[in-house]
Amino acid sequence: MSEGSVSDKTVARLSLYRRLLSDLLNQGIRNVYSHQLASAAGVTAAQVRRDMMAVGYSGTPVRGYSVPDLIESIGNLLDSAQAQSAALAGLGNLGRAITAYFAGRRPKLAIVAAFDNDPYKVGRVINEVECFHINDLGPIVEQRNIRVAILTVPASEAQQVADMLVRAGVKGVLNFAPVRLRVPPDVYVENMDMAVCLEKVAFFARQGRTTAEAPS
Amino acid sequence: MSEGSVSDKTVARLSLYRRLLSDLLNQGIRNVYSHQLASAAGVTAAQVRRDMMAVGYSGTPVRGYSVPDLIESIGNLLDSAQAQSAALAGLGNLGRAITAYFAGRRPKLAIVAAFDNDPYKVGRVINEVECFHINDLGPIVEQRNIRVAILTVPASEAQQVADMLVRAGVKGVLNFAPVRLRVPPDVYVENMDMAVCLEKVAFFARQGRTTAEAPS
DNA sequence: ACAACATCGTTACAGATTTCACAATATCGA
DNA sequence: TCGATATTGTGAAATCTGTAACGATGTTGT
Ligand SMILES: NC(=O)c1ccc[n+]([C@@H]2O[C@H](COP(=O)([O-])OP(=O)(O)OC[C@H]3O[C@@H](n4cnc5c(N)ncnc54)[C@H](O)[C@@H]3O)[C@@H](O)[C@H]2O)c1
Ligand SMILES: NC(=O)c1ccc[n+]([C@@H]2O[C@H](COP(=O)([O-])OP(=O)(O)OC[C@H]3O[C@@H](n4cnc5c(N)ncnc54)[C@H](O)[C@@H]3O)[C@@H](O)[C@H]2O)c1
Repeated sequence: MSEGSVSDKTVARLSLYRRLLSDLLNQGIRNVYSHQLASAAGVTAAQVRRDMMAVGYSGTPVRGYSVPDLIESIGNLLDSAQAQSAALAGLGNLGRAITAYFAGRRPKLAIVAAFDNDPYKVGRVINEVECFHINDLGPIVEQRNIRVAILTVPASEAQQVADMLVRAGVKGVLNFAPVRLRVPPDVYVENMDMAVCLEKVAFFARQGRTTAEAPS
Repeated sequence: MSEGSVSDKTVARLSLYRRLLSDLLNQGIRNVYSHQLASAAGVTAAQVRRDMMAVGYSGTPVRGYSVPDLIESIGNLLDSAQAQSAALAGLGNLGRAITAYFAGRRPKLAIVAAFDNDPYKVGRVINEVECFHINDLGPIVEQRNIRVAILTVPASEAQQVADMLVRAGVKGVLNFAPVRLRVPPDVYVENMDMAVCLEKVAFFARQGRTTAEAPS
C-alpha cells in the first residue's frame, strides 16, 4: 500500500494534523478547510493540501475535509495494520517522565516494556510499564516483536544499549542521549537533542529571527 | 556582529559540532579534519566545511582545524557576549528532569528560575533552581532580564503561560506542550514534540527508510 | 435550473539546502 | 629547496522543500 517515499517533514506534519483533527472532533467539529488546519498547525494552506496528496484523501470544495474521514486516512498511512509496541531503555528522570506521558495514551503505539540496570527498579511496574533488567533486553524484545525503542540511558551507555536494541531487531530509535549513534543503515534514528534546541532558541531569541517552526 | 542570516539548520549543527569538539578536547585531541567531525556528527565533510563559512573560521590544509580555536569561534557566533538566563515554567515530571539535566552544566545559558502554580513546589529549591509562583512570573522575568524560556506546563495551560512569558519580554521559547503557540512575530518558538517524533520513528521503522537525521 | 462562489487538486515555479568538484595551499620528507 | 600529498574553501550543480497560481468542482441560494 501507499507511496514508497513520503518525506520526513511530511510525516511529521501529518502526525501533527491528526492530533489537531482529533481535538476538533472532540469539539464536535466535523468539517475543516485547508486554511483552518493550516492556521492551527502553523503552516500555509498550500502546504496542507500538498501533504494531503501523500495521504491520497480528497476533500470537496465548499465542504472542505471531513474530519473523521481524514483522521482515518492519515491513520491508514501512518499506523501499521497491527499495533506496534515500543520499549524504553533507561528509567531515570527523563524515562519516567516519558512513560508517565505516554501511559494509556496511544493504543496503536504503546510502551510495553522498560529496561534498566538499577536493581531497585527491576521487577517493579512504573507508570503501567514493567521494568526488566537490561541484560534480559534481547529475549524480551524479540519475543514481543518490538521494533521501536526510546533511549534514555546516560550518554556513556547509549551506544552500547543501542547495539543491544539493534541486535534484538529494533528498527527505529528515538534517542535522547546527546550522542550520535552508530547503527546499520536499515535502522532509523531520530535525535531529540535538548541541549542543541535550547541553544538554537537562545540564539534566535537574541537575533530576533521571525518565528515559525515546522514540527520537529 | 556576524552574519545577519545563519540558517536554522546551520545553527543546530554548529551547536552539535561544538559539543563534539569539547569531547575531543577532553580526550586531548587538538586538531581535527572536516571528515572526522562530519563522521562524528553524522553529516558529510562538505557540509561541515560549508557550515564553517558561517562561522568565519578557517582551518589549514594538512592540519585541519584547531579544536580549541574552533570551539572559540563557534562560541563567538552562538553565545551572547554576556551570559543569557533561562526560565522554566511547569515543574512537573518533565520540568524536573530538565532542570536536573541542565543544572550546573552551561555557565553561559543556565536555568535561573522556575515557575509553578502548585503551592507545594513554590518556595522550594529544586535541582539548584528556585521555584516561584506563576503569578510572580512577570516581575521576576523582567528584573532578571530573562529572554529564554522552557515551557513544560500542561497543554491546556500552555498558551496562557506563553502569553505571560511574552508579556514579560521573553523572545525565545522551547515548547514541550503538544500545542502550537500563538506568539508575536518577533518571538522564536521551537517545538519539541515527542508524540510526533515517536510516530515518525514508528513509521520509518516499518518502512525501512535508510537512517541518518540532522540534529533536530 | 443555474449562476455565483469558495475551496480543492495539481502543476509550475522559487527558494533553500546539500552535494559535487576542483583550484589553492600548507606541511612533511627527501 | 622542492616535489608529493591530503585537505581546505568555495563556485556551480543538483536536490529537496515550500509557495503560488489556476482550472476543476461541488454547493448554495434564488
Ligand atoms: N533529563 C533530561 O531532561 C534530559 C535532557 C536531555 C537529554 N537527556 C539525556 O537523557 C538520558 C537520560 O537522562 P536522565 O536525566 O533520565 O538520566 P538519569 O541518570 O536520571 O537516568 C538514567 C537511567 O539509566 C539507567 N542506566 C544507566 N546505565 C544503564 C545501562 N547500561 N542499561 C540500562 N539502564 C541504564 C540508570 O539506572 C537510570 O535509571 C541521558 O543520556 C541524558 O543526557 C536528559
Ligand atoms: N512528561 C513527558 O515526557 C512529556 C512528553 C511530551 C510532552 N510533554 C508535555 O510537557 C508538559 C508537561 O508534562 P509533564 O509530564 O511534566 O506534566 P506534569 O503534570 O507532571 O507537570 C505539569 C506541571 O505544571 C504545573 N502547572 C499546571 N498549571 C500551571 C500553570 N497554569 N502555571 C504554572 N504551572 C502550572 C503543574 O503544577 C505541574 O507541576 C505537558 O504539556 C506535556 O504534554 C511531556
